[in-house]
Amino acid sequence: MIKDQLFDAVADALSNLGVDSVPSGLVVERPARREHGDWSTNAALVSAKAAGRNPRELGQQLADYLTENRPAHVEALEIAGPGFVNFRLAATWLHDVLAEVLAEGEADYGRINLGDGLKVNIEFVSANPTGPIHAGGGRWGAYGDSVARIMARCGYAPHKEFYINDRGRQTQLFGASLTAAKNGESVPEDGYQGAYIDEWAAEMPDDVDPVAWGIERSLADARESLEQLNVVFDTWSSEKSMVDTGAEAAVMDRLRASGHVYEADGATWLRTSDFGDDQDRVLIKSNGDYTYLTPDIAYHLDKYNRGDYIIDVLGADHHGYVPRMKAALEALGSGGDTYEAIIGQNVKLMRGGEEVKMSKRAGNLVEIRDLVDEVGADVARFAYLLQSVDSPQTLDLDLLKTEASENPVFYVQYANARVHNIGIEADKRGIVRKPFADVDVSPLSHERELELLRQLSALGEVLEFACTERAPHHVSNWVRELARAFHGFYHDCPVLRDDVDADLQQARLWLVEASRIGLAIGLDLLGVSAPESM
RNA sequence: GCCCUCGUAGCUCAGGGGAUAGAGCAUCGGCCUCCGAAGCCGUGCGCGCAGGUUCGAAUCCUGCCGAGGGCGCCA
Repeated sequence: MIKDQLFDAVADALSNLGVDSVPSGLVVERPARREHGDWSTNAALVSAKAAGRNPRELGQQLADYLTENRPAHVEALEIAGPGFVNFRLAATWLHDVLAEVLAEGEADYGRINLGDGLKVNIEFVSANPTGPIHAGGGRWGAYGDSVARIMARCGYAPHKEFYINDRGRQTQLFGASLTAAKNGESVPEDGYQGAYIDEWAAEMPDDVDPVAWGIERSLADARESLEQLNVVFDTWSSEKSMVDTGAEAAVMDRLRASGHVYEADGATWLRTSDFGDDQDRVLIKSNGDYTYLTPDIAYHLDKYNRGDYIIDVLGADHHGYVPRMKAALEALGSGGDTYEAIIGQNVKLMRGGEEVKMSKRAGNLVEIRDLVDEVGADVARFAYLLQSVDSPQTLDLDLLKTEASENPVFYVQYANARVHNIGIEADKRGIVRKPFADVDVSPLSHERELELLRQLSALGEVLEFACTERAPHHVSNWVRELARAFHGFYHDCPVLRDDVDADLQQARLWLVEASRIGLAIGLDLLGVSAPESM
């Protein structure tokens, strides 16, 4: 990539100017403003102090040296501001980008190898199987799935899991609530209620275990509504089966052997405070039952059978859980730098200008299903992925619905539809795209064309950052920028019109194809469809 | 009280220690004999407050203020 070539050239120049080692903060980056050139380096600024030189003087020497020993495509160098060295490149560097996009295609363009095939187990959603998944849970579905897609394109081998808490007090309450509703009785204290309980109770046959049936009913609903959001899991793991197969008994033995287990108040405790937790945690209650923690430890060990690195995506309401899991894994000699918990902030739903407080037990749910029915999967998914998971998200259902047609996802999809329409229109007019090898792309010099290529050129950097930060919203932003660049190009640079020069037309046809590739890659990473017409 | 996260434009949000902080929506205006107007172009002094680190801070650190979440032998 051009960026690496420039970086190497800068590092080489520095050493020739007597700067001994490459300074740690040295970067080659895209300036925020176009007038500062195509690329820029802070080399003089980060070197000046250690070298005992004036940054602007050093910058000038750097610019002089690089003017003498000019890297490919570089037309001019300038020193600006406190000592930035700015590169102005010929359009040929962007013509190379076009060739690269077309050569690598939808399958490989922007693909980078960060993971080196590392198997990553990523668990997300894992909502309790005691009712439909609410629209807040959809955020984790869209997020976890897109992180997996991004990591896959960055050389990791992700494995998506949903953990089923099909055991314990909540499931018993859920079953009892179904039974009560079926019999027309009032639900138990702290039980579940709401429309879905009545509906499901009505479906429930007489001769079934209400807990087991209810869990299956709930899981079927979860599977279906997540699939509507284009989220599909590789593995659904059952807590109950973990207990039934004795995995947690085995883990208890290992924990005891680790020397961090003790008995107190009739319960069995893990001294998680040895590993940074603020208090110790109960593994076996005084009534003999396991807490949620114990089978979950067994589950995390089990996950290491399907991955060498574990990611848990958790809502902010579970962040307090992380230290005890880390502690437990460390007590067993696992975890450490192979365990990562991502804490996402919760979703607030607004309807009619008021917050919709969601609770399965109270039964006032806005389900994923409702959201998808109202606005469609693409709008919902893009809305979830438009912002950082670190920020609390407010989804105004009225706004999403009424402004659905102005939703950014349509802006991007419309660009894709225009791409395909150009293909259809070219066929009608008998315009044939020649093989790329026979096409001269040098006529591409319009600012709109160059801007489009600049956006395409950024995919690799965006992908790397989105992957290491586990932040799909950077991909959302990139694909929006790409769509913007395409719409601008489309507006100002006709492709098929009679008055377009034949050579320019061929070059533009290939630029359109490169745009298609970029849009397809971006939308796929977000799990959003790329319709050819709208 | 302690812990985690977040305070950026009227609203919803981007912003990776860099140069004059950006989008969408909303407002007001301009552009279709021309590949789809779901588009393009214009219209905006806003980083909660106070210190600190740095050549340089929306970004890192400390404190304060405000919002959300957590602090169970629930899951």
